[in-house]
Amino acid sequence: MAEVIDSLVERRKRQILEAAAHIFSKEGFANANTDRIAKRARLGKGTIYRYFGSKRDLFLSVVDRGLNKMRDEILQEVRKRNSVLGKIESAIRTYLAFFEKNSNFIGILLHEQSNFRKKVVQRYFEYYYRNVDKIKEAFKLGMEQGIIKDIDLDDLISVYMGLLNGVIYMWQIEGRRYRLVDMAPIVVRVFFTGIVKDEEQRRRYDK
Amino acid sequence: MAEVIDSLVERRKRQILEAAAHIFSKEGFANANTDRIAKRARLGKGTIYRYFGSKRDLFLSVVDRGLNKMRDEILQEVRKRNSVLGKIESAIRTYLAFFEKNSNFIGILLHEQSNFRKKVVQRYFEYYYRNVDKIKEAFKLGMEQGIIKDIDLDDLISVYMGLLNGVIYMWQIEGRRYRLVDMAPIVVRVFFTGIVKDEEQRRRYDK
Amino acid sequence: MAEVIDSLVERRKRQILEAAAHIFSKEGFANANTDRIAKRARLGKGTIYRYFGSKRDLFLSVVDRGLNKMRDEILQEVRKRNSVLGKIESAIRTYLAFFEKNSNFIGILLHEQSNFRKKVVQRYFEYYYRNVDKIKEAFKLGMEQGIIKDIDLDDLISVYMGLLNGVIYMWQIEGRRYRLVDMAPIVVRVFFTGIVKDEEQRRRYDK
Amino acid sequence: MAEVIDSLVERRKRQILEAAAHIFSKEGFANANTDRIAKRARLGKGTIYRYFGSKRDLFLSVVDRGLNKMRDEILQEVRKRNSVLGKIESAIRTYLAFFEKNSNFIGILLHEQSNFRKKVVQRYFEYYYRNVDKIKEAFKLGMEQGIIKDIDLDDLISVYMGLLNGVIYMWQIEGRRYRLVDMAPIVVRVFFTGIVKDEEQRRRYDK
DNA sequence: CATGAATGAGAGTTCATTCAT
DNA sequence: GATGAATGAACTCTCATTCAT
Repeated sequence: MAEVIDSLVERRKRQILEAAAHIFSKEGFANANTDRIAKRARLGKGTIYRYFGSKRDLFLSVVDRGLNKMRDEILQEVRKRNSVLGKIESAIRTYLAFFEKNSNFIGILLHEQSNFRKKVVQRYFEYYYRNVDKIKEAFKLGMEQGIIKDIDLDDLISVYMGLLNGVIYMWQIEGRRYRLVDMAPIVVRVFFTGIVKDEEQRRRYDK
Repeated sequence: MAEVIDSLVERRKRQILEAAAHIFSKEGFANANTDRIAKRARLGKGTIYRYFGSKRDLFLSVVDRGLNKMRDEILQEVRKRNSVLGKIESAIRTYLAFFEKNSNFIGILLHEQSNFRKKVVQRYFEYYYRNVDKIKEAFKLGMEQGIIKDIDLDDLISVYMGLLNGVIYMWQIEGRRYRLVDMAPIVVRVFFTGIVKDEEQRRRYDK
Repeated sequence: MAEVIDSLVERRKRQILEAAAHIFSKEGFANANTDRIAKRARLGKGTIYRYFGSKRDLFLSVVDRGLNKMRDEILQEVRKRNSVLGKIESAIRTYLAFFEKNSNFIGILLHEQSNFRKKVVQRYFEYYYRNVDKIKEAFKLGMEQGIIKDIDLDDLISVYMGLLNGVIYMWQIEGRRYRLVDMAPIVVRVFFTGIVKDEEQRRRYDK
Repeated sequence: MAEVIDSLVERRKRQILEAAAHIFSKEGFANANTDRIAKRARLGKGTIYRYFGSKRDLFLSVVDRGLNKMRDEILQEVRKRNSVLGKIESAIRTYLAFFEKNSNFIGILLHEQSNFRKKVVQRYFEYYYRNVDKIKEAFKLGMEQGIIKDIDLDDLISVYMGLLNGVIYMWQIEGRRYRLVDMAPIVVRVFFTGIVKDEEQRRRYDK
C-alpha cells in the first residue's frame, strides 16, 4: 500500500525533476520559469509545489539527483579496473561520458547565482569527493608504488579536476562540435605524460 | 574642453563599469539589479542609462572591458619570452595571474543565461583567440622543432584552454583558499611532463 | 465545461474592458495607469496581463469593443426606416444617442497620442464605414430620386460626419450640460434645410 | 534698455513656444519630451525652465498663443464684411484657413489628458467666445432682419461650432488629403441652405 | 544667462507562489 | 490529489525637474 503511494510520489517527482533539469540547464535558474517546467512535466503548476516547496528547492533537488547519478556511474566503472593508472583512466573516461550524456547538467553547475553557488558547490563536493577520495587514494598509492611523481596531493587533485571540468567547459562553449568522450585519450595522454617530447626540456621542467 | 568632457564621460563609464563588474560577478546577470549597481557606483539609477543603453549593454561592456584587459596583459608578457616553452609558460602564468587579480570577472564568464551565453562566448573568442593564435603558433613551432609531441592542434588547444579555465574554476569553487598564481608551476609541470614517473607506463600511455 | 471556462474568460475580459474604458476615457492612454485600471476592475495588476498582452492591446480592445457596439446599434435602428431621409434622420439620432450613453468612449476617440492615432482611426474607419456606406448609399439614392441636392458624395460625407462628431465634441467640452439626443432635431433640421430663411439669400448661396 | 532685455526674453519665449507647439501637436502632452523640445529650440533644457515654470505651463502657453492668433485673424477678416451672412461666411472661411495653416494646433486641442482638458477648454472658451460673441450677434441680427430662421441661439452656436470643428476633425483623421479651405463653400452652402432639394420634404423637416 | 549631467519617482511588465475549486 | 486563475512584489527603464558650473 505504502509502496503504491510511494510509487506515485516517486513518479511525479521524477516527472518534475526531469522537466526541471531540462529547463534549468537551458535557461539557468533565474530565467527558467515554473510555468514552462509545469508544462513540460505535463502537470499543473500547483502540483510542483506539492512536491517541492519552492523553485529553489526544486533546483537543488535537480542538482542532487544529477550528482547522485554521476557518482554511481563513476564508482561502478572505476571498480572494474585494478591498476592505479587504469582506475584513473577509467575515471576520466566515465566523467566525460557522464557529462556528454547529461550535457543538460553542465549548465546547472556552470550558470547560477551567488546565493546558490555556495549551496550547489557544497553539494557538489559532498557528492563528488566521495569518489574523488577514491581517486586521491589511487594517486597516493601510485606515488607509493613509484608509478606517479611526487606532487602535493591537493594540488594534483585541483589540476586533475580542473583539467576535466575545463575540457567539458571548452566542449560546451565551443558548441559541442565533437564527441566529448573522444577527448578522453588525449586528456589521459597529456595528463599522464605531458606535451614535451624533448628530453632535455622535460628534465628542465620536471622538478 | 573636449578633453574635460571626455574625461567626465570616461570617468563615469569607468565608475559604472567597475560597480557593474562587481555586482554582476556576485549576482549574475539576471539577479543583479540596476538599483544596486547605481548605489555602488554612487550614482542615480538614471545616470547609468545615460551611459549605457540597457542592462544588457552594460553587461556586455563589462565583458568587453575585462577581455580587453586580459588580452593586453597576456600579449605583453608573452612577447618578452623567446623560446617556445617559455612563451607557453608565460601565457599560463599571466592568464592565471589575470584571473586572480580580476577574480570578479570569473563569475561573469561562468554564470549567465543561455540568451547571453552565445554573445558572451563569441566576444570571448573574438578577444581570446587573437592571443590563443599566438599560443597555437608556439605549439606548431614547437612541434616543427621537435620540442613538442605531435598532437592534433585543435585537441591540444582544447586541453590547454580547458586545463587553465578548469584550474581557475576549481580555485573559484574551492573558495579561493590559495594563491592562484602559485598553481602555475604545477600546471606547467603537469602540462609539459605529465604525472607518470614510471618509464614503462609512460611509454604505454604515450602514443 | 468549455462554457464555464468561456464564461469566466468573458466575464473577466468584460470586467477589465469596462474599467479600462472608464480610466482611458478619463485620463487618456498615456496618463492612464494599469494599476488604477486593475483597482477599478477589482483585480490584481497581473490579471490584466493574463487577458491582454499589453496596455496598448487593452486600449485597442476597448476601442474595438466600443466601435462594435456603435455599429450594431446604428445599423439596427437604420434598418427600421424606409425613406431615404428617414434613414439619415435615424442614423443621426442613434449616433448621438450612442455617444450620450457611452460618453466614456468619446474621450477614447478624441485624446490620444500620435503613435496610436493611426491605428485607432484605422479601426474607426473599418468599423464605421461599414455603416457610413449605408448612409452613402442613402445619400446617393436620395440624389437619384431628386430628394437630395447634387453634392459631391465625399464632401457630403465629410460634412455629415463632421457635423455629428463636432456636435458631440461641443457637448463634451461644454460640460455635457444638456441631453445630447435633444440636439438631434436641430441637427437634422439644419442639415436638411439650412439656417437661412430669406429665399433670395438661399438662392444666392445654393449653387 | 528694458526693450532690449524684453526683446531677448520675447525672442527666447517665441523660440521655445514654436518648438513646443510642434512637438506637443505631434506627440501629445504626455508623450512629448522636454529634451526634444529643447533640441528643436536649439536651447539647453534648463533654459526652458527659466522661461516656463513647468512642462504644464509651457503647454498652456502654447495653447494661449495659438488661440490668440486665431482670434486676431478671424476678427480682422470678419470686420471687412458688412452683411450678416457675409460675416458668417467669412468667419467660417477664416476659421478653416487658420487650422489649415496651423494644423499643428489641432492636435493640441484634440489630444490631451483629463487634468488639462478643463484648463485648455476654459482658455479655448475665454479666447474663442470673444469672437463667437460677434457671431452670436450676427445670428441674432440675422433673425431680427428675417434673414435667418428662428432657432435657439445656444443650439445654433453648438451646431455652428460643432460643424466647423467636426469638419476640421474629419480632415485631420482622413489624413489631410485635401485642402481644408476648399471645404468652406460646401460647408457654407449646407449650413445656409441644407441638403434637401425637394420642397415638400423641406417643409416637413423645417419646423 | 545658459547649460546639460544627474536624479529618483513612477511607469509597464513578469512570474513565483497561493488557494479556491 | 491536482489545478491554474489570481496576485503583487520587484524588475528595467523613462523623463520632468534641479542645480553646480
